[in-house]
Order: sequence, then C-alpha cells, then structure tokens
Amino acid sequence: MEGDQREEAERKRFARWAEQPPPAELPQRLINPDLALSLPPNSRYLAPPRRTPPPPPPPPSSGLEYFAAPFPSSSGDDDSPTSQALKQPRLAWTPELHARFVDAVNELGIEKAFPTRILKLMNVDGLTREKVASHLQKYRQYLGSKEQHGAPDAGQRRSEPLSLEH
DNA sequence: TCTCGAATAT
DNA sequence: TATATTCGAG
Repeated sequence: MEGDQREEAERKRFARWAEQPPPAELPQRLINPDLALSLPPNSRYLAPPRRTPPPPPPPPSSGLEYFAAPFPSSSGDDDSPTSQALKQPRLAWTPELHARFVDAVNELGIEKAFPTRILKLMNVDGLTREKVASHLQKYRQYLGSKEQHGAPDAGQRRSEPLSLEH
C-alpha cells in the first residue's frame, strides 16, 4: 500500500525534525487541552520520538494547569475571573504543534504558506489565523536569520523539504 | 471586505 | 523570549 510508504516517509521527516532542535526553541509547556483533543488520536505528534526525555513535570499541582497562567496580570488592574475567562490563554507552540505547522508550511512551500492556508492544512481546533500568522512571522525570522548566518546545514535542512518528492 | 505581514505590546 | 494584538497596504 502507499499508506505504508507515506507513513514511513512522514516518520523519517519527523525524525529528522526531532533530531534538529533549531526551530524547536519552543517551550516544553504542555499543549492546550483543546488543541490536544483536536489532534487525531493516532497522531504521531502526540508522542513524538524524543531524544532527551523531558524533565518530569515536578509539581502535580491540581492537574488543571495545562497551560501557564493566561496572561501575566499586567498591572493587576484587570485580573478578574470574568476578564480572564474572556481572554484565551496563550497558546504554547509545543513541538507537536510546531511539527504540524512546519508540515503545513512545507506542504505549501514557504512562499505560498499563508496563515489561512496553513490553518486549513493544520486543521487544529481552536487555532486561529492570527495565532498562525504570529507564529509564521517568527518562523520566517528564524529562517531568515539562518540564511544570513549562513548555517547551510540547519538552514537548508528546513527549506529543503519544500519539494515533497517521493 | 478580507488577508497579509511588519511593528508593537504584553 | 514567546505569543498576541494592532495597523497600514494590497
């Protein structure tokens, strides 16, 4: 079947990505439960091959703190429960989520990777165009700096899969 | 009117 | 530093 080969290729791509920490300078925060639920149950992104086992989340706390506090109650003048409930918690771009993002970008090609298209490809519940756009901005900065610094290895690696040949 | 992306704020 | 929001341009 083709599915097997495709799956194999996907696994290899992810393995390469997982071995290359560059854009993965992402926080090891836990994924927003909403987003986690939206990921396919059999998604490999839910259990990415890690080279270095993540530090065990020490404080079991209440078990409800999936994401860091919504927003640093800036000046403390507006941290009422209601206002916090209205505000969406900061989205943590976990490696899993970022992998989806990169996959989508590679699928479209960096030049045609617009937030709306990426959003569709990622198909993640709760994700918005604004969030993707913000992340895309950062991602482009990263790619740009890589090119400028002439880090051929890491730089090319990230722009290479633009051609999803098989 | 919508989307994009840079700049700016938190 | 990472993510969210704003704003002008196309």
